[in-house]
Amino acid sequence: MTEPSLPKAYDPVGVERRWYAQWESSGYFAAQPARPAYCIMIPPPNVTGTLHMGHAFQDTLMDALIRQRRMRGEHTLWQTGTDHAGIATQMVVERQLANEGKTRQDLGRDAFLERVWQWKAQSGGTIVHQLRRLGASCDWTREAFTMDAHLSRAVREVFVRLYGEGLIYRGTRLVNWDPVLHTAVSDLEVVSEEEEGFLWHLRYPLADGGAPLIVATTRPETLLGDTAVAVHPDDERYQHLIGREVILPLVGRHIPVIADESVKPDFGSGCVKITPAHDFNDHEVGKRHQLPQINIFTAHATLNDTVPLPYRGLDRYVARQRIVADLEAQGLLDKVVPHRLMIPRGDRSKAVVEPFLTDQWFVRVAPLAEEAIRVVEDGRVSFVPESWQKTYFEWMHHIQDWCISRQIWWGHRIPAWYGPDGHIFVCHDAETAQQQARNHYGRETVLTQDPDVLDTWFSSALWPFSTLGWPDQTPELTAFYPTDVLVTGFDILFFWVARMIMMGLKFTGQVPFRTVYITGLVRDGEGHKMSKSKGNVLDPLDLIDGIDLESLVQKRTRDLLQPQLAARIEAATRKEFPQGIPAFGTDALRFTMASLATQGRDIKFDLGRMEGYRNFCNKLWNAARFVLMNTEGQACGQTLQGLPYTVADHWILSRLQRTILGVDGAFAKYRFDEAATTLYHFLWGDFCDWYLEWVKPILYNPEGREEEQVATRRTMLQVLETALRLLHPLMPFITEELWQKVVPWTRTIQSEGSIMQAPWPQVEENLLDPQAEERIHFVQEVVGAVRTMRSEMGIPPGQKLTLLVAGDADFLREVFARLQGMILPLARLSGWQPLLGEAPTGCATAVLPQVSLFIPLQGVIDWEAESARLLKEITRLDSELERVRGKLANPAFLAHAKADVVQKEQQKEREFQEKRQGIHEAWQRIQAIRRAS
RNA sequence: GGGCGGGUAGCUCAGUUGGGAGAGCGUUGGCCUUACAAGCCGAAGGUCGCAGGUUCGAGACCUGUCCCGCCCA
Repeated sequence: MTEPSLPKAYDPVGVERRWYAQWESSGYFAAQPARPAYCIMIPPPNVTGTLHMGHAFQDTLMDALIRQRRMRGEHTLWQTGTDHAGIATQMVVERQLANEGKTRQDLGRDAFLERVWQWKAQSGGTIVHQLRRLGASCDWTREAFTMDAHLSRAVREVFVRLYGEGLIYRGTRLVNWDPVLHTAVSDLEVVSEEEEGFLWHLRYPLADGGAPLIVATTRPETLLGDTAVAVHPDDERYQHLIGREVILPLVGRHIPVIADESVKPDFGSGCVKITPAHDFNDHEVGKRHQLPQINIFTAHATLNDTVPLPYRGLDRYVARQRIVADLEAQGLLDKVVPHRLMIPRGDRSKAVVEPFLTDQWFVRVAPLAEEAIRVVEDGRVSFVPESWQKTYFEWMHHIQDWCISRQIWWGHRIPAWYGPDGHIFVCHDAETAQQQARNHYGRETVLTQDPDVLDTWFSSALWPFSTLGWPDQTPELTAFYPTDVLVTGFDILFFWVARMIMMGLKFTGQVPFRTVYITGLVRDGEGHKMSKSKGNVLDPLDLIDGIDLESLVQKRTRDLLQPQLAARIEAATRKEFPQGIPAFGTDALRFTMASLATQGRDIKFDLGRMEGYRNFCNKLWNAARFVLMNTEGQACGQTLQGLPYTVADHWILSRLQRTILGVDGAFAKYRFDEAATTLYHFLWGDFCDWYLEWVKPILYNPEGREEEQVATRRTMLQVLETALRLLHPLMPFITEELWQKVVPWTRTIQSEGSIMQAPWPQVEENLLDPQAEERIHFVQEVVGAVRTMRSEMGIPPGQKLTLLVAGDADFLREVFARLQGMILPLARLSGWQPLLGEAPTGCATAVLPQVSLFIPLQGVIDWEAESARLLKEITRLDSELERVRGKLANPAFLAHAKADVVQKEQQKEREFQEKRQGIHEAWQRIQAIRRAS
């Protein structure tokens, strides 16, 4: 044994920074557009955002896939980049301005955009830096931003083409209006939740006299825009009213009572007011009955000049109070009933969204959806887990036109210009628009460009091909498109995945990706969604580098939108992390992410689990340390043939092959948890707990044969080196560090460069060795039985014992004797003897399928304890036997079950029976001792 | 109201075509055994939500039912 060349414990910090810089500068991440190709598109994060646990999770899986494929010799491209996140980014900058007492209008469009670009330049580096810390091997030379020139060109190209085909149109329609952000948002950006409200029952007087009609509403303020009152056509209570008129209270307008199927007779009074300009249902009703639409709001959701003077300029909620009070004063308020209702809020501003009539741009999506449905039906795009198909179909079959215009400034400006008469020119640039205007009007005409920008998701939908250079047919587009797999969360299935499929098919004629791997959400340990306002977010980098309690508290309570939450967040944080968070390192985080990546469910992030995998890193480190201590500078048989390998060598090599098979299979199925546990059990369970223990007697034996030691060294190195490669996609850093040290002593593969570029391990079928596995299984059983007896009998581990072994004489001579070198040290036995005659008295006993084991314990043993232990075992065996015999006694079982199953049961019965008998005899012997004493 | 996912050891979760209930953490007993105390060797702990059904046989398949979560209307 030589001086260890590695420190005693794994310290990730230095290792990670050093290797990442080296990988990147060596150009290992850079893609070559050649086949076989493998490509993953990163879901572009918000350019000014920061990395959260969801990113860390998904990026780990993507990187694992990319690294594995790269090692398999495929030309990989992990396309990286960021998203301009229109509304979110603009909101942040507007908030900064607000702190300076300014608005974006104060600055003007150009200066404001300049300011946003500044903010992007300033904060845009954070998330890509964090991505590097995760070890992400994406091609940074190709980093893209959705507002880059070539991506913007793709956006305009798509807009122009879709407009040309009539798939993009401009129209006055009821849209979701965010009165705080002053922009339309798509229906996906509206989140409706149940909130407490009221149902107001109002009296609408009939124009021709008689008892007033009771109308129930959740929004009395919209009364000012009512153009009808509706009842269900079959509602007997109101038959006589249909076709008559009521007088709209406070306004005095006469409006009709109509009958419409959509009215629910059992809701409220069964009679509802119809406000076509401010409610989506009412809008439809209005269209069916040709009702006028009266828009009563401004863009700020205050009342406009169409309403009676006293209400003009009032905020919608102030107006609500005033109107209810005025109605009550006039005796027109029947009653007010508490009522839970769905309130739609903007997902960014959290403001209550107002249905609002405006001019907007829309994509007619239904024609695009058809093919997008078909490709999933016929498997050209598959979902993992498959069940997401259903959700996808459900949405695609009921797809609505997509409102793509946003009344903000940060984003892709809509490439449409208007003439003085409102004529629209849609083209790539202002110059072309002018040209078209000349042709159209026959003279120079002043055009104005549409002030709006496109929904951010419009450019994201093009990401898989715009980043590859489309509309040009670049080598990258040829090689990498369609891409292979998209890894993303279910929360953007509609926002992004569906739209990419539609746009990809429309503009490239091919699917954008073949597989969509849908991940769950990363939640906190209690299963709550992580959010800043809950104060339960974990920064992946804090798990990697560690963070002290005070910094963590500060981080979690800084910049809160609701500062009053700070105290509670601080208390909870101090309770959950009294010592702060220790540094776990990137590899431990990645391995944890992989092991939690089970299918079809959200992830509760468990810090304890991560600690376990940090320990695993250390275990691996020390195993390598041990191997190096016993190989560095010594003969390791790199080039020798015919070395005398032991059963243990054959066994570990065989186990290694099964591990390769297991990991390959797991990757193919996207079962990262399975890949992780397979490697964990192989390295910790097989390699460290057993194999490395078996090499010690060989390596440390001063009289051992040199060739045997060489064979052992070679096997140790070969297995470790291969396992490091297998583990590399999940744990890139520690495997690189160790591999660099280990690989010079092996000759199995080329030892230059980086483990990143080393070949992916291949299964060698001829190394599968069922006989060695069977032998080792036997050894493990014997060792286990002795250890259990020792422990349960309270025999000190240091006390050397002699084992008596009863069994077939040939077996003992041919098998047991040859395996003794592996059994004795691990069971801490000083020796063993075959037992040919009667079983001795005064022994602890264990019965295995092929042998019975006796440990003479005269004077040491607690007979009561041993008696109880045996009795317990007998009881267990009896119940097993009862079940097995029940089966075998059942004619139906024998008739129907497959032959091998019956055989297995019969063998079980034999084994249980033999074991029971052996233990029962041992128990009887003890009873004799107890009687004698 | 419709759809989806989940309910397995104290906790977090595996359990591949139906054929002797598993892992990690935690608990617990014993060990400073010359790679690792971030370690080593043992042990305990489960009517697999509930009720039916199919089957020789169900944690797995079918029906119903109760909880929990998410999505859509």
